[in-house]
Amino acid sequence: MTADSRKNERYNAREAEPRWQKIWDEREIFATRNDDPQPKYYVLEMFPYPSGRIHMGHVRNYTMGDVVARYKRAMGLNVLHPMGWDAFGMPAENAAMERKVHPKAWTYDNIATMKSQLQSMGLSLDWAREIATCDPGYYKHQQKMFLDFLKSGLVERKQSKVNWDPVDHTVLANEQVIDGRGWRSGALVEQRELTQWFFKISDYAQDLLAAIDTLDRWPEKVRLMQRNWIGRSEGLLVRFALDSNTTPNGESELDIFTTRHDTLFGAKFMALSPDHPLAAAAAAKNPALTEFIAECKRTGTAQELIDKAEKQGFDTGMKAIHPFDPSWKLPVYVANFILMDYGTGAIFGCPAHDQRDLDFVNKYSLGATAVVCPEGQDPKTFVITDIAYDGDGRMINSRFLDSMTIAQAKEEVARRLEKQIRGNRPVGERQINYRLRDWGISRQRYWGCPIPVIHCDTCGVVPVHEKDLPVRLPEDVDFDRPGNPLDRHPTWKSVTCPKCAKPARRETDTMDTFVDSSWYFARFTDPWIASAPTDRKMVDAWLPVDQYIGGIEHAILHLLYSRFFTRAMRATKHVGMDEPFAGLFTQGMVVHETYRRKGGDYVTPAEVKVEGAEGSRHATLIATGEPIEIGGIEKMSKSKRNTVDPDDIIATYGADTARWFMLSDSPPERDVNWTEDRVQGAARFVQRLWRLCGEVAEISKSAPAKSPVEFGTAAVVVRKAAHGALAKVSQEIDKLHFNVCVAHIYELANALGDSIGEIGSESDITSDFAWAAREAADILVQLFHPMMPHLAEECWAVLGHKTLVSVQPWPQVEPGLLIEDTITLPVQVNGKKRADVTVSRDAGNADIEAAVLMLDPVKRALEGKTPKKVIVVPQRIVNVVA
RNA sequence: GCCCCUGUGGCGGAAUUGGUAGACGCGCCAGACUCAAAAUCUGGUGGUGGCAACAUCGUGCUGGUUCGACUCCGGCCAGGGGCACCA
Repeated sequence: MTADSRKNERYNAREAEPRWQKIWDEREIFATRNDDPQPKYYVLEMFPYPSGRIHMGHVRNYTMGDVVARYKRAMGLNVLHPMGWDAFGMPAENAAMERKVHPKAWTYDNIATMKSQLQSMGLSLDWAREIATCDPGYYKHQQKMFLDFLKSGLVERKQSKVNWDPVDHTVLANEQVIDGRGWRSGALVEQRELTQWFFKISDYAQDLLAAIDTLDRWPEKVRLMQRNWIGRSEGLLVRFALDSNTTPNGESELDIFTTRHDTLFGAKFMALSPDHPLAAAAAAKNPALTEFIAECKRTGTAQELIDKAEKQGFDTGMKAIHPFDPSWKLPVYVANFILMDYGTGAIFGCPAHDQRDLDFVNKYSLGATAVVCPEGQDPKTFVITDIAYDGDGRMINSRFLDSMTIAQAKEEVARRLEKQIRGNRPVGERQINYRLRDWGISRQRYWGCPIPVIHCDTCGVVPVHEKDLPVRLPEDVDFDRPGNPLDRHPTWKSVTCPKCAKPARRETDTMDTFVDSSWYFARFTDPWIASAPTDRKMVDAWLPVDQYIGGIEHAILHLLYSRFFTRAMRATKHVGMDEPFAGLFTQGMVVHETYRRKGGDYVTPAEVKVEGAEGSRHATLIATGEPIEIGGIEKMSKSKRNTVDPDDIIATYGADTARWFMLSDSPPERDVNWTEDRVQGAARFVQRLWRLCGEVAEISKSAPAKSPVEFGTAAVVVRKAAHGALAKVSQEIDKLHFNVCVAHIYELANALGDSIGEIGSESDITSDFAWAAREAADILVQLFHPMMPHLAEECWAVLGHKTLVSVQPWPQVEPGLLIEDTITLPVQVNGKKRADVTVSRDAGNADIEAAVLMLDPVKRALEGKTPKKVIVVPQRIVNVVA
């Protein structure tokens, strides 16, 4: 190809990208060998749910992971970068109901589509390790681990509430309950108690909490969210005596949990959850209370409703006795703001120091006595009316606690109540409570991993024999009727009991899909082993994942469940570590402007033409020319129709342009706004790099094979730019600051282009410059290779290399080029910049000071005054203080 | 309600973590090439004043610490996110 013919040629991504993908594939350069002796690096992006097609969020997520994978590979590490499918879940069953396709067929079709989409992005994935969680070869091992967990006491069955649709006779997920009604039937949803399977994650509450401190490469935000979710609180369990003359069945005791036992002398009432057994007992003899409790339950569980609901209570007539004063009786209420799930489902109310309690007593005129007085306040005048005081202070109105700090008072109360014995137990016990509840994994659905147990009338719950795993999903199921197809399957349920051989029934619940995604990262380390979930040697060598990348929406459940599951796997000897993800990165969303017609219907960006500069932008519908209203920038979603299809972008501009766009400008943790202008900017840069490499290829024909001994000024300028960019990009890519890397790559391209532009004619090209330009172009291509790998291969070939840039080691910085002989320091007078001073790199402070005071702008700014002092910050700045 | 994050030109954002605010990109303006357009290239582009050198203001608002503050501290405002009426 001659230089002239190339000049007008454009880089054709549509032709080049599949070509390079094929070459990578044929040479298997992204296949990871488990026996590679290099140090390992495991980079993983959250695997997708096969919903149908990939979206721009996937493009962003997987591009970031791919940059890391390619960079770490170039750094000489043995990189594991696998991909799989979170393939079980409700949408497959919904599709089955709506479109009469089998969930399996629907899922595998989607996987095929999405796989080819991902492949068109040029991701450096090891597809040989592909996993689909709906594959019996995967869920077999999950069932095995369930049985191991069961044996180790990590699983239990217990009653729990579910949303029950009385018309469809089916259990609904929270998302299927809309305004208290079933999404399909529209029937009012009922709360029902079912016996369900649970993983005992709460056993690990303390460990999961404490270990958050060790996750120093996780975002602080996620760590905080997990801490709050686990919700540890230290308090006191207090057994209040009840006046048994006032209780329905002579009950004589009420357990409460409190973290504010210091305020015990401010108590005004006791309150029970509407779900509390004692409330139920009292209600049995009191129709009005029954009605009140029913009313509370009708309020629903939706957060918003509860938030807005007024604090309400019902006086049961029961009396509790103050633990420090037998003559002090407290009324016992049932109150709508007490949760049965937390603590003991009962509290004592101290209105002066808890806003909820204060709102409550103000409604029922029970009064409020302040028992904590803020420092500096006069206790005599300190009263509480509308706003509770929850700050620090000294105890007042509290008998033997008076004048103590809160901490001292808590200690004193705990000590006294621990010693006070009633029956055989102390009245007070120090207790630590967690908000974290056990993980209910039972789902009454078809498209999930079957729970491998058998129910026998004689033997009870019997685990399936390991040799009988997997318990496979039957394929001949129908979705004509609501409810669980497994439950109504004619034969699947019927088995013989493994213990007594009598007829028995299979468990028809399947597992929560969060179970599937709680160990896939471990399976990737050896997805071929058939005899066990993991190969201990492999899994222990590869885990933890060095860099995990995904959406913030998984900050709590997926990540916390995975942390628990890894601990459970360790307890059952399937892995040798506690924490699955050493580094976590949560990327921002992809957002886009919204467009709607006059009528209010949203229209897609593809249907709209936007014109005009910022401020005077207006849009029209391409088909009809009708004006379109430009709306806000929002997360890409089907409902807002503001999505851009990755396939369209790749077909129009190529994968590299899409990838480059995703990495440019916006910091990866923030939202990125997809705009047509910026996509075109990215596409332009692709062409510019292509032309630039062509020019350098032409110039470098006159380059010597070996590095010249001496370099002229022009060559040194280019070399400094190249090595400077190399140093910066290497540093920023490690911190995942891709947008900053992009900026430095632009700078290098600009610098190299400028240098070439300054050459008058071809005969002016010196051999040292030719060599330097060639070196700079090589570095440039290697720097953008992780981001735009196809273009990089193409440019690499144009530059005359016979190798693949994808397998090149990362270039080495020549440190000497980063050090300047002279440095230019900004000079400030009283903190305002007035001049620059250029001095030799090793100039002493006295020399710099002298040089600075000679500068005209400095003299002018000083107005003849003598400076009080001159601050010289080495290699940084000079400040003259007048 | 509580907690967290963010706030920098027309826009996305950068700033070596206390040391030249606005890198880089987008957009816009002017010019070159062209019959013309696209593409490409060159130059300009925070506000105000000035022909200019330059001056002056400027990182949500407001105080403070400092030789020096986008960066640290106090108070406020706005936007976004999370959540637990959690005793």
